[in-house]
Amino acid sequence: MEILRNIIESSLESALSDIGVQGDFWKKALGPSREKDQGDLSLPCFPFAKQLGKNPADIAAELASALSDDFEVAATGGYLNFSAKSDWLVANVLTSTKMPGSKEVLIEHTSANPNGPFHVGRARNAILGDTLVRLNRLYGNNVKAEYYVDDMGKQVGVMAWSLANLSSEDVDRILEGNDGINPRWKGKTDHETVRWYQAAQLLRADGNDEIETEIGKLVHASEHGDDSVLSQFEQAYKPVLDGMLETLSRLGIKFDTFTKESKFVVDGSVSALMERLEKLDIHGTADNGAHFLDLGQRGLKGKTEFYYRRGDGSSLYATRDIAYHMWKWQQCDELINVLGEDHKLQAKQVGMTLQELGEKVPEVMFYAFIKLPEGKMSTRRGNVVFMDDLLEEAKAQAASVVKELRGELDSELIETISEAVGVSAVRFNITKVSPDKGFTFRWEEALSFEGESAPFIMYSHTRACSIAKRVGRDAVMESRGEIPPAMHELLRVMACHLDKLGHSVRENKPHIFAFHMLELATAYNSFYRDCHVIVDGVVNEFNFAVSEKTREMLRNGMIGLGIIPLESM
RNA sequence: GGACACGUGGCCCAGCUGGAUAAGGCGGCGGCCUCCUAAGCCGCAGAUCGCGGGUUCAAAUCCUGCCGUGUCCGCCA
Repeated sequence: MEILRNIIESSLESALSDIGVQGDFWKKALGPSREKDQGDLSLPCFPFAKQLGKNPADIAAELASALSDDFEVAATGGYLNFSAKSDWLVANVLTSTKMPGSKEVLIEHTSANPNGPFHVGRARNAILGDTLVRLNRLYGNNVKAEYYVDDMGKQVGVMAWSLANLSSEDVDRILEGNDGINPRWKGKTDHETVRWYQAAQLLRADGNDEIETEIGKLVHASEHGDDSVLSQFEQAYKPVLDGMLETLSRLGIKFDTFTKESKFVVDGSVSALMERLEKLDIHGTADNGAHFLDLGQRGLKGKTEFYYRRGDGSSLYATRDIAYHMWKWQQCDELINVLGEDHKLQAKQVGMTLQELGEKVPEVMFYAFIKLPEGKMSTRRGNVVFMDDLLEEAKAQAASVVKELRGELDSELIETISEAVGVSAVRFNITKVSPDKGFTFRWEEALSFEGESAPFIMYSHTRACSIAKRVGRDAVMESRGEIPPAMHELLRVMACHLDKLGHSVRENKPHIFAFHMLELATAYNSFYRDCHVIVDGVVNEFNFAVSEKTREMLRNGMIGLGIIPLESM
C-alpha cells in the first residue's frame, strides 16, 4: 500500500532519528505485512538492535508509543505493524485517481510463423503479450501492439512452392491416411492452407533433390529481396495469417501494426547494419567468408560466436532482427518482446550486439512451453490442441452450465454468455500462471469455471451490476457510514489496486495482476454477503458507493486481463 | 558435455529486491439459498518449501554442490 507508505515514512523518519537510528536503510525493510491481521505495512526492528544496543521488541514498543497519525501502530515481538484506519481508506479509495503511465511502449508479441493454425502452445505468447498490452494501456501508457511477420525463409518457401506445384487432388493423395481437416474448420483459411505445407513436408521427407533445389532457389531469392518471389510468398502465407488472426480476434487479441521481415532487406538497412558490424573490434571472419561477432569477449558463456552473415553474403534471421530492433527503438521509449524460452540465446545475442552498437536493449518476457499430459506438442505427430477447438469446447461447456443455472434465459443471451465465459476462462487459465513456469495443458483445468477462474471474477462483477441496475442511478462517492470488517478488507484490497497494476506492468508479469483481481473479487463477495446495499427496498448510500467503486475497478481490471465484463450471467 | 530456467500439501499454483504461525484454488469431509444471481459463502483435514552444505540476528527467498524436469548450444527460422 504505497499511499500509506508515504505518510508512515515521514513520521517514522523523525521517530527513528529521535532514538538514534542513522540513515534511511530502514525504508527498504518497511514492507507489506505478511498476514492481514498484522496490518498493512510492517517494519522489522531487528536491524536496529545492534546499532542501539537494545532488544528489537523494546525498540518496537518505544517507536509505537511515539507514533500516531492516520494509521494504527502496534508493536508485536520485534515488529512494528501499521494499519490504515478505515476512514482514511474510504477517503482514499472513493477518490478518483489518475493512472500514472505516460510512456510510449511498443510490445511485439505472437509473431508466429504463418504456416498453420494456432495451437495452445503458441497461444501462450499471444495471450501473455496481449495481456501486457492491455495492462500497459490500463496503466496509462500509450501502447503499440506489433506483429513481426516472417515473410521469407524456408518455412514460407516450402508453402509457396507447394501452392505453386501441387493441386488440391495432389494434396489429398499425399495426405491420405492422415487425420483429415476437422469438418468444423472446413473453409477456414489457415486449416485449409496448412495442408499444402504438410503435404510438401511429407514429400521433402522422402528426400527429393529436385524439390529441395527449387525451394532453395525461392528461399535464396527471398533473402536477397527479390520482389516477385516475396510477393509470391505473401500470397502463400496471407490466407494462413488471416485464419490465425481470426482465431486471435475471438480471444480479443488485435494488433496495431504488422511489420514484414523482408522490409529490412529491401530497404537496405540490413546491409548497412552488416557494414557497421564488420568494423567492430569483436568482428571475425570464417574460412568461407561468413562473418561473426565473438561475443565471448563480452562475457557470453557457452557458444560465443554469433554469425550474422553467411558465406554467400546473405543475412540471417538474427541479423534482420537487429535491424528490426533499431527501427523499433525509433518509435518508443520502452520496447518489450514476448518470446518463448527457446529464444533465450538468440535474444541474448541480439541484445549484446545492440549494446555493442550503442543501442538500447529491449525488455524480454520469456515464457516456458505449454505441453500436453502426453508430452510435447507436435503438429507432426498430431499431438496438438488447436486453439479453435479449445475455444469451441470451452463455449460448449459454458453453454451447458448456463442452461443448467439460468434455464429461463433466451437462446441469444445464452449464446453471448457462453462465448464470453469460454473465451475469458481460456485466457485467464494461461494468464494466471507465472510465465517462467512450465505449463501442462489439461482440459479439466482449462474448462474450470469455479475457484481461481475468470468466471469467478465475472460473477462478482455481475453481482455488482445487478445491484447497480436495481438502484438505477449513480452513487454519491461522498457518502460515509459504518465500516464492518468485510468492507474494511475490501477497501484494503482496493487501496492496493494501483500498486499491483504498477508492479505487474513494471515486471512484465501479468499473473501478479491476475491474482490481485481474484483477491478483489473474493473481497467483494464477502462485502456482498455482509454489507447489503438494498435492505427492505431502501438503499444504503454508503454501501452503494463502495459497491459502485468496486464495480468500476472490477470492470476495468477485467478488460485489462482480456476477461469480458458481462452484466449478467 | 556446456549454458539458462524451473522443482512449494494427493493435484495446480502464489510468495523468492531475506524478516513473524508458508497464501490461495482443485480434490476430500461438514455446514449455508423465506435475505441485492449458491459460477457464491463458512468451517475441518492436509507442507521435512527436491536433497546436502554455506552466508546471516533471521533463508522457501541469497551463495554453492548434487538430484530431477524443461529449453538452447545451426553460416535454420
